[in-house]
Amino acid sequence: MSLEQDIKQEKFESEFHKVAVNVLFTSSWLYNTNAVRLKPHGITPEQYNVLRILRGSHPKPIMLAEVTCRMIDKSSNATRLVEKLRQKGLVKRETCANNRRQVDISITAKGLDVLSRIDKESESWVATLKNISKSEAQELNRILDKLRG
Amino acid sequence: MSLEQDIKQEKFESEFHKVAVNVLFTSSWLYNTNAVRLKPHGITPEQYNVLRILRGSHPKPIMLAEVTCRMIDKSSNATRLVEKLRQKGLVKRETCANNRRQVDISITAKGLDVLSRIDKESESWVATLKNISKSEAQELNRILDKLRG
DNA sequence: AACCAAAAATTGTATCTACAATAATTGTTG
DNA sequence: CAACAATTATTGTAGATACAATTTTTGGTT
Repeated sequence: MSLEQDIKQEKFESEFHKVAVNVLFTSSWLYNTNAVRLKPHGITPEQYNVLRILRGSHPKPIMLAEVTCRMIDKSSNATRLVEKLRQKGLVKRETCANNRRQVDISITAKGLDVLSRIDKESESWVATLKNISKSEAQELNRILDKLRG
Repeated sequence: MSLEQDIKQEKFESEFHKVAVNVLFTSSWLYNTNAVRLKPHGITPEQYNVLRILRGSHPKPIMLAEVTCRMIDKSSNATRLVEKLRQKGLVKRETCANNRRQVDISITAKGLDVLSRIDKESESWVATLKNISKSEAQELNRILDKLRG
């Protein structure tokens, strides 16, 4: 559906104003569908993001600051996110031996298990994005990268 | 900068997975720049969104439910957002005479004034989106609309 | 009229966020 | 080596969000 219908706005000041609203609106939609599919697994999109980052470097742990800088939303508080995941047994935290300021985070077997169960459902979630063709997806990625400059 | 660099991820499972992350990441970036420029005016992006909606229909008031369905982020609590704006004197709330379940919201002169001051700065904010051409902006809008199906 | 269902908004509450302040450890430099 | 600066993480706290439960009012049905 067109953005104009979705938020009932007839016209935008310019194509660029519309880009801003369109990116924000599409993101909100995407975030919500993601939150809904993750909910039965007991994690939020932000927590999922952290788990994905940790799986990416597994079995090598990552320090907290590095987790933050790889996150989609940098403004999330990694300390508290990681603590939530630790309470659920999905990650492990250890103060780094070499540099005791740092905290090394790694994903646990249980964490990997949760992710692999989510993986099985991921294709059907990604399928909801296949209203566009692969080449349109490439073009979208190219333009978004360029947009951020 | 490329998304891969921004979040330090070398590769994505597919172009569609990348679309999901790219839209979320770009939106987070956009939201934050918007929050920063609005802050000196004492309002948040969500509050700004509500004010824009009310200016769009001014001088005709809109009921609360209608505000919600025009918002970019539908999950915001319109009652509380409007109450914040009312406390600042930027909007007016009146229970509708015909149907006392409804609450009619309208923007005040002060609210219009705040928006007009923001308008003056808006071009320079929108200018940060002009790394892409107008035709790329159109293409981006087209693909995002199609993506949501 | 009495009752029930629907519409519209508000409220309760646990959780989360923003962001500044603090703490702990390490590195540097006079 | 003492003092200070920088790095890394945690905490405090006011405000915001998610979402379910509740309230108020209206419309419809018997």
